[in-house]
Amino acid sequence: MLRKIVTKIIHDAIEDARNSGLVPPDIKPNFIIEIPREEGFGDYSTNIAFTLAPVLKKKPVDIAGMLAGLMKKSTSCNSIEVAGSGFINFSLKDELWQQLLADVHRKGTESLYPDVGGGKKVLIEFVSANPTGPLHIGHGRGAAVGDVLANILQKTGHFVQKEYYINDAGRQIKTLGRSTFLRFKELTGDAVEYEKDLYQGDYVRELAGRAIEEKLPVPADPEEAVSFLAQFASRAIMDGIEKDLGDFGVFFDNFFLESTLYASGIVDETLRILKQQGIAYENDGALWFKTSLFEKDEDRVLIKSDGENTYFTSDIAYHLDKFKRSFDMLVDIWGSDHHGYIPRLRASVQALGRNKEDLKFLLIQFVTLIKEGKPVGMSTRSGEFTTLREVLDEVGRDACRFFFLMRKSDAHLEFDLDLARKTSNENPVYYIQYAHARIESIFRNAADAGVDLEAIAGADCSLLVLKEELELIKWITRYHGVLEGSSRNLEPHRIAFYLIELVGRFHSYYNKTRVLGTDIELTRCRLLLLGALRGVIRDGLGLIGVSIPERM
RNA sequence: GCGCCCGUAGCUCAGCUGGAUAGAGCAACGGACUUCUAAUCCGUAGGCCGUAAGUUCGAAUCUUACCGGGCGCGCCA
Repeated sequence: MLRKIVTKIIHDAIEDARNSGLVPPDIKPNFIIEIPREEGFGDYSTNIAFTLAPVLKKKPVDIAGMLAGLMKKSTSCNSIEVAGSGFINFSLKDELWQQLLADVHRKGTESLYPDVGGGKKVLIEFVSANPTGPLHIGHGRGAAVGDVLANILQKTGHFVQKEYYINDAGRQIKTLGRSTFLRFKELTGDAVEYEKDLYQGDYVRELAGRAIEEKLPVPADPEEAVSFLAQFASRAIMDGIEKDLGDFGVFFDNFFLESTLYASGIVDETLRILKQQGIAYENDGALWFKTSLFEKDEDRVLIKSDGENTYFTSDIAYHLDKFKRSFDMLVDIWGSDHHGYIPRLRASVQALGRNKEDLKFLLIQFVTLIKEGKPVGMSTRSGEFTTLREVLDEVGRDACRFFFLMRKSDAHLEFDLDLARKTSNENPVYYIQYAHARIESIFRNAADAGVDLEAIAGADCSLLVLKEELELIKWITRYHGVLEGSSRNLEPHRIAFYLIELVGRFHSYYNKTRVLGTDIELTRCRLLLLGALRGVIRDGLGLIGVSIPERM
C-alpha cells in the first residue's frame, strides 16, 4: 500500500541525478519494487541499480550508493540502505504504517481492494458437467476455484457473471435416455441386454425406479420412451447437481443450454463468418477450420461429411455468443484432461476477431482422495469415482472448499479426508477460524470489562510500537497486494496461503502480548489493530466461502 | 512419435512473473496453560530446488537436451 511512496522516492532521485548530470538526461528507469523476504532488509527493496548498470557502465553498488545518497533527504523513511551487491532497501517510518492502519480501520477492509479490472465485464464458465451423472470430486474442485475466482475478480474491479454450460443437444443425453430406458424395462420385468457403453452407475437404475414409482407417462413407443426418459433423467440429475452445488455454496448466474445456440441461429452465423473470411474450407466432403492460421495445431472439422456439426462448432458459436453479450474477458475453467482442446478454441476466438488474451483458461488437475494414508479407490484418478456429495457429507463445506483452494489449480491435489475432518491444529481451516474466534472473544471480554468499543476508532496508533505489532500492520495491509496478484494471475489459492500466514502472525502475537490491560489507551489501540485484522480475516474467508465462527 | 502440466526437506506444498543466506505445515525431538480460548505458541533438526549445459551482474524461476510421473493428441463427446 505504501509502495507508491517508494516509487516516488526513486523517481525523484532519478530526476535529481538527471539534473545534476549524474545520469544522462534520456535515461529511462526500469525497475521493480518488492517486499524483501528477510525482515531485516526493510519494508521495500528495489533492483534499479542492477537495471541501470549496463546502461551506465558502472557497478551496481556504486549506482545504488549514488541514488541512495540523493534519497537521504526524504522524510518518509527511517533508513535507505544499500545492501548486497546493489539493492536499495527502504524502511518506512513507523508512523506511516500506524496511520495506514488507522485509515484501514476507519474506511474498512474495502479500502484495501485494488482496482485491477477497471469495470471490465468478465464471464467465468465452470463446472459445465453434462447432466448424465452426479458431480464428482474433480467437478467440486473446479466449482470451488471458479466460485472463488469470481469473488476475487468482483472485488478487484470487475463485473462478473458465473455460467454453467450444458450440452443438451448431443449424444450423451441420448445415451442417458437409452440407459434409463433399458433399466426401466429391466425393472418392469423385461429381459434386456445392457450395453457396455451405456451409463453404468446405480443412479440410472434409481432414476428408472423413480419413473415407475411416480407413474410417469412413459410412451409405449421405444424411441419416444427414450427421449422422454432422457428428458426426465437429465432434468432430475440437473436438479441434483444444483442441489449439490448449492450445499457447496456455489451459485450460478446463468445456465446456458447448447440447444439455444441452434435456436438463435448463432451457429449458422458463426459458420457464415468463418466461411466469409476463408477460415473455413471444404475438404473430403467435410468443412474444416484452419486452426493452423492462428495456433500450432492441426486443422479441425466443423461439419462432418454426414452433415452433422461437431462439438467444436457449437463451442465456437457459444464463445461468439459470450462476446456478443458484451463480455470483455472470458474465463473457461476446464478439467486438465481437456487441455488439448485449448489451441483450437483459442484460434477460434481470434478467427472471430478477438484478441487471444480475451479468453483465458484455467485447468483443474485431478484430485486424489487419501484415506488412512492411502489413495481411495483403485486408480490414481479416484476423483472420477467419488462424488462431491460424499466428500461434502464427510468433511463439511468449510474444509472441502478450503482444501480445494490450497493448491494451484493446475497442480495435482492430494485431499486427505482424515486431515480435513480433524478439528485440530493440523487443519489449516480451523487455524484461521480459530484466530477469528479468539479476536471475537477478546472483543467480548473488552465489552464486559466496560471498554467503550465505539471509542477505539480514535485510538492513538503511535502506541503500537512492538515489532510484532508493526509486522501485523504490514501483513494486514498486504491484503491489497495479495488480492491484486490473485486477480491478475487468476490464482485463487494465494488467498488461502496469505490467510494462513496472516493469522500465524496473530497467534504468535496473541501468545506473547496481552491486549486487554490496565492502560486503557494501549488497550484501545491494540483493539483497533485487532479490529482491522478481523476485517481482513472475515473478508478473506468470505472470499473463499468458508464460515466465520464467533466462538469455537 | 508429437504437444501440455508436474518434479523443491521423510510427507503435503508455497516461492509475489529473474533477486539477497530457498520457506511453511505435518511427521521427529525439546519446551510453554492459576493470566484475553493450548483448535495456540517458542525452540532444535531436516535441501545438489529431477540431471546436465546455456542466457547474465544474478536462475527454483527463462532456453535447450535428457530422466521420471500425469494427461492429451479422432469427420468422438
